[in-house]
Amino acid sequence: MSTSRYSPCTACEVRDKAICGALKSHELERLNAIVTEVHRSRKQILFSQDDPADSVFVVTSGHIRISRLLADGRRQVTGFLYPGDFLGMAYGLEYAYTAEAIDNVVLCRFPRKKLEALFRELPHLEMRLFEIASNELIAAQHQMVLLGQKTATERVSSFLLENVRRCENKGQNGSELHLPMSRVDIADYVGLSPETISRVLHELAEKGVIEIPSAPHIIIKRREKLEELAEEESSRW
Amino acid sequence: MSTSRYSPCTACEVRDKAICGALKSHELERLNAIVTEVHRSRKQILFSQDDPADSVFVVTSGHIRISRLLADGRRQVTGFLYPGDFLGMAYGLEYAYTAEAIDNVVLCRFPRKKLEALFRELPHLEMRLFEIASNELIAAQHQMVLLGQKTATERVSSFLLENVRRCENKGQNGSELHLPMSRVDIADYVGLSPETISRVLHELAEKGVIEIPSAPHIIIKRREKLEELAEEESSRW
DNA sequence: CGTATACTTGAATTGAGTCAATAAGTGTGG
DNA sequence: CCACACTTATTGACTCAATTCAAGTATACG
Repeated sequence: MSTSRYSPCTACEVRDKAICGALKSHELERLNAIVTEVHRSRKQILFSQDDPADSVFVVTSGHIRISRLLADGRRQVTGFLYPGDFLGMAYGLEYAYTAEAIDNVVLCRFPRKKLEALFRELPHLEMRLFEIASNELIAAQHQMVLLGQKTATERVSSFLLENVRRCENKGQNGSELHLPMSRVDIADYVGLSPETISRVLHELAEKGVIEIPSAPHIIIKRREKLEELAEEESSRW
Repeated sequence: MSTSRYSPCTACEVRDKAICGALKSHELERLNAIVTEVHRSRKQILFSQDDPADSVFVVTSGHIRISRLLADGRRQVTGFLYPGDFLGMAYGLEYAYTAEAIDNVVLCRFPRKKLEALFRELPHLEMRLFEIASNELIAAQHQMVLLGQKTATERVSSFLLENVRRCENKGQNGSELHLPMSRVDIADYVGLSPETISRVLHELAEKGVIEIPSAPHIIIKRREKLEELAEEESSRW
């Protein structure tokens, strides 16, 4: 699973998905020079909201949950990160959210200063980060529509579709999902209670749209119905 | 109000707030060369969701509302733009939202291609845009917390505070607000119905937290109480 | 194998939405 | 400058979608 110690980037499985995809192999050497590998197990924190933001990361394997907390404990999960995903950049001097491991996670850590220094030599890299920030911004807009306007069924359907699409973008067929996060995590992501998540999922199963062999394992039976229920706004994603 | 025709950037009132702030006066000449002035009046559209995104803009005067629509007409307002604010960049080939004038608006339009070409000569400019994208991302996270977790009173209080802070950042004292947007706009921004906005505002007035001489004109009487009611998460904005 | 954790399901509650009726602005033309 | 029409905002009564509370049931773990 994890990359080797001496030429991690060249051998990296997620290379073409991540920031590294912008680079030619001789440029990768430069990244190699500043990268270190980081491991976290289930429930461990990678960094907390308001910590000094001195590193950025790429997920190599496992899953990360990012979230913000209110004083009284309410939590908004603002994203789930999969292998190949990037986190920690583009957020001022402190991290704007907490990042926690959902399962066993391996990440590449880049010291922020050193990465920024590389920008001068490798302008591709900065452009790639800008591109990532842009995509995150679009995703955030979609999530705002979901949180501000959608019903419970629409939210859960949208969430499932998001996962289907993510699978498909990796080349896998998305009809069989293995959700790494708990019902509570999903609830805090789409702004509902865990009970409502459960109820809606079982309603969808009732209607034959999905099947739920076990909690994390969900089979999409009628994707077109799911898309209808999700009320996606834009013609294209 | 509007800038002159021949050296708009040098004379521009919002220069130090906007992207232009990154540039020295001789560099401004380069921007001057590609900028055109655009006018819109109340309710006119600047661009629509899914239009080809070939221009980016800076608001010079007036106010813009950006939003996304669902098929059945539900609308999520994703932001309000004030003089000095930037819009249209960092969103792929099509605009990810619709931008409409709330009142009479003047903007600087930059053809996207030409602006991107300038990046090579003026790297400050690209960094400034990256910085703007980062700030928007943070703002989006805050809005997700609001939409996903906050109660009606917390949402309205947060909205008012956001406006207070915006005023203060411009050097004005924020205790007297003149909201350019309608109750419906506010409702679609914070994910509530216009009736609820009205009710909460008048409840706040009841408690002596604010005063409402007329709908758009709101006086903040007890800012510290508003901050308490808003349940802001982070130690710092 | 027992214990903690996560998930499901039901019943009761409630915060915000909807519907409907005013009221208050805003602008227009006479 | 005023009267009418139109839009926007307020207020009240009722409804309902989703939450909360409370068991119960799987599932994973030491």
